[in-house]
Amino acid sequence: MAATATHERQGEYNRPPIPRSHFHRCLTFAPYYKNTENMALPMQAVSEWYAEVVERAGLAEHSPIRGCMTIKPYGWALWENIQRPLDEAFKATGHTNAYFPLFIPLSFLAREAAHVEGFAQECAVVTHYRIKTDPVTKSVAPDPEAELEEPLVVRPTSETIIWNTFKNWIRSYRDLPLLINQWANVVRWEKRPRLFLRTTEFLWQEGHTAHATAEEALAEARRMLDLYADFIQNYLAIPVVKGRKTPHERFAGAVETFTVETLLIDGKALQAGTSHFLGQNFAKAFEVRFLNAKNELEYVWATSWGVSTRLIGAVILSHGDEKGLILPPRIAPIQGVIVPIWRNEAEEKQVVEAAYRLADSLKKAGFRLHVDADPQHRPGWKFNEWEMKGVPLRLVLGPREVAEGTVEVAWRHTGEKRTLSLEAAIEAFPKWLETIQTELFQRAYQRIKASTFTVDSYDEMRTILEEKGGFILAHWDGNTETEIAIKEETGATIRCIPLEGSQEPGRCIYTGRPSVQRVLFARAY
RNA sequence: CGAGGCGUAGCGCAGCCCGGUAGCGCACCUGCUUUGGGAGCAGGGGGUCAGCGGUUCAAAUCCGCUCGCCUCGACCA
Repeated sequence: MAATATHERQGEYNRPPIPRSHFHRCLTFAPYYKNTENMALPMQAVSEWYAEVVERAGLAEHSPIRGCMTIKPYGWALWENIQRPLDEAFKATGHTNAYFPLFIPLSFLAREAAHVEGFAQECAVVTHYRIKTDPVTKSVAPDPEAELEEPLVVRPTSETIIWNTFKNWIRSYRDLPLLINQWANVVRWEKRPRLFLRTTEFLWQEGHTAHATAEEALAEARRMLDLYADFIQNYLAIPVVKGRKTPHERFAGAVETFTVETLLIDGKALQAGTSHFLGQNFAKAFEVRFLNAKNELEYVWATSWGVSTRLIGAVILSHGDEKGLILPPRIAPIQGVIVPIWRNEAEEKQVVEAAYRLADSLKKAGFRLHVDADPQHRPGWKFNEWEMKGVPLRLVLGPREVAEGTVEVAWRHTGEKRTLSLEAAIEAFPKWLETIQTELFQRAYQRIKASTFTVDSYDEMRTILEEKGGFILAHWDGNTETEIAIKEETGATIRCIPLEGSQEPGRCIYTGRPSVQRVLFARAY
């Protein structure tokens, strides 16, 4: 239907489809309604759309604590479906899981100069270990007599506590490589939080590895970058650009930061994952040395890498439309929802039974099905609800279908509806999911391709950024001052120096000085 | 941290200008009819009007302060 056509029209990546179906009362999707002129959407419109989708699809809600979200059951199920294949992939590549403390002594954080400087602005600090009720005012407050000797930082990331531990785990080259991952929550006191995309507390995995040589550590960082790119593209159906960060954008304490960047439907870029080659910075800060085969003491080489609940934000802002969420089948908590329709008790019994039979046969084949036989809501309500929640396929069974031995199938991402025999539907179901997965990726790929601009003049770059956003491939002279100047004037940052694609030299778009290759600019989250 | 906006029922809002019994829609409860794209009718429950202080016979409404939230910037996975 219209959604597909609009989505696939090139050059309109930043214009989510205008409404064709009208919503009632509480369901507004303000941005789409405001967009009746089909003008480029203001960022704010997408902002409101995003907040509404997250809430109405039941993914998460704001908690009483500023910047911290409550992840609701449906959102958590989505996160589990992201975690599971990632965890399996880490294990398949030789990593093992462990868990390190939430609290980091202030002195640990201070050991690596660049690291502490990078995180200083956003650390939550625990200073007391007891609270006390004032006998007079009855107000409860930290007990001034129970102040910690050394404040504890709530981990913004775990390099320091982990390297302090690795020191005890590593003696010789035979202990290497050490390949550890942990699933954890971290806290970064963000100025401007947004559900999933930037929350004060967020969930992630952080891999930390130790190696005998620089080459091996670098290869590990690259290997995990590739793993992230494969996962995000194959499971989340989100195309990414792999690249290196500039020194200015590099992780605090890293020698080299690799990144996977994507472009969202509002034309803004998002860093979807990072992988760092840490050199010997943390080994030196925490005195982690090993004896090599020649009985010489050497500092170990390190990597760290992570992806977070931000990926859920990326999914929402890569595939969603005016009806709400669209989830890629591989991570969808519900891959197919079965809606039975009836007019009387006899029919109810018949269609609900048929619905569960259909669900069971698909569940046996390993798929995630849900039967919505809730008598509280009518079919129309359910259709809208499950579309909002992004379920890839809807299977409708009414008296008609049961009598004919058929089922009506509706595709969430295209709006297409077809009625076919039950047997044919059961047989084709797996193939449909694969097709949807592929089409979502292709659709996103076309969108990003259509909004990636190769630009040779600064004016042109500014115009594109103002009018539509998107990725801009342009030459840069490699200087941080140039990078900062461009950011201040346009709001765009260098998202990465792409690892793949053309390497042809040129002249810096800003200074005219020589450039080795084009870099990727964008306004970003 | 800067700039805007908003705090009234679970949610969305009106009432405030011009002080005088706290309202509407959705949701919720009961009953009946309904069920193929967000059902209808009837009845019902639910409020320290964000908090504190001031003015007044009387404050959701006027004045002051505080707190919280959202959006937009600077900062960041």
